[in-house]
Amino acid sequence: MGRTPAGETRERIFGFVRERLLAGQPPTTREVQRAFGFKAVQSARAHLEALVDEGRLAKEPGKARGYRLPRRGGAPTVLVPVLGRVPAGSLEAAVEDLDGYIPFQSRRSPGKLFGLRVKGESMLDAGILPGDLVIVRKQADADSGQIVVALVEDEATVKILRKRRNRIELHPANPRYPILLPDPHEVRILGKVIEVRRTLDV
Amino acid sequence: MGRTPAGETRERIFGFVRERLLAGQPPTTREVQRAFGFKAVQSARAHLEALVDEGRLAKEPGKARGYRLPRRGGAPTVLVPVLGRVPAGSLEAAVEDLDGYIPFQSRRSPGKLFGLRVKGESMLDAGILPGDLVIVRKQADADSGQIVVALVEDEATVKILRKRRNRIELHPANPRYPILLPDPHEVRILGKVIEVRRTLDV
DNA sequence: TCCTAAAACAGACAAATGTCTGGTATACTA
DNA sequence: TAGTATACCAGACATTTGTCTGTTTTAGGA
Repeated sequence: MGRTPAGETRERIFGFVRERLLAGQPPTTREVQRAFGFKAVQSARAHLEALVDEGRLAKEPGKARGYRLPRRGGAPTVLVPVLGRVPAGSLEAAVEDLDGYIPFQSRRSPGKLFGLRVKGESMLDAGILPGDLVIVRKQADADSGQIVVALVEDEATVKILRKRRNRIELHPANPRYPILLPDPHEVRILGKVIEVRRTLDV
Repeated sequence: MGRTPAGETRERIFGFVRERLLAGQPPTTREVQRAFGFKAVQSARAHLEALVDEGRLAKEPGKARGYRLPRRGGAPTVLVPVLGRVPAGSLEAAVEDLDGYIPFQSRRSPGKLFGLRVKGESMLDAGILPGDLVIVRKQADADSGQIVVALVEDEATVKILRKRRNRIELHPANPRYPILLPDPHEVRILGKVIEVRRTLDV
């Protein structure tokens, strides 16, 4: 076979491998070989190893389908359960009523996280719109000024936490909504909002 | 070895495999074996095959690392490249300057998507704050009213697209920012914003 | 022109991995 | 109580896949 211009085939191979890796299906050396019509495995392998040398690919030597995308400081991906509704009872019981799972990059255990869909416009000025999905880290307390999910009168609500002497206040981020001053025994902090997601279109 | 309660180990194996698949690293039969301390490969394999029979996993028989997540309804998770900065040249060249990858649920090819970090407060009223991460579907055009990423004077900007006769307008969602009226030859639409993400805390 | 490096090929070996056959022990149930 | 299904182990074989050595061809520069 005649040779192709320098670097051109390598670029196409990188694109091919990258697509496969992003789709979660690492290719084998021979799959690359076939995809590009090479008559020898080594032709594909030489390109792949060159890409590793260039730092554009990473690999686990000896392992089948061992090529990876070089991770520049990325945390692992976990699946976070999205709660359909938050019941009055324990948060653990809510696991029964799932809306599905969403991928999330975190070093934390997935059991310490949950997702929740936002209702109402009370957090508009904080850039949290109705229908947004918030990802929450479970914790029974939080610092003043942080955005939390609290259970008030059997309903989960997203608000800004303000701590006073013996009680807490739940502030909206929208002047048209009232500040909640719940009885200390009537409120429970479920966790702290650590991420906001909004889908604009499929 | 004593046996464990019915179905319990299987559930944990399913979780393990799913995590690995979502992280883009399909496990081998023996990796599952080691992860659960089985003394025989077949122990792991029996569970995996059972999960396939139950329809909870899919597989490509004979292939190394051939287990997959069955794709029914729910879209698969892909890793979307986050661009560090958007250069004047082609979008493809920007692949060189990556900020990492983020998991994203989509049926679309990962090559059609990219992530970008938002600068400035021009989209405040649309709930898009500085530092937010937008996920963008590559397309050279979009409908009027949609939020797009456009390249104006060698700089990527997130704005609301408005189409006029022979030109386009880029509207901010913040009255304190000006409407951009770029020369048709000086502007290029890179894609449409399909999701907004904001990290509040680690 | 000669030299060097890149690109590709040929053929093989070795390791990783998928698959299979047969066996033991325990729980549940008819 | 016998039967059946599940969970697990032991050992082997076959395929897939990674890796290696050596050769040929061509582009581009000294």
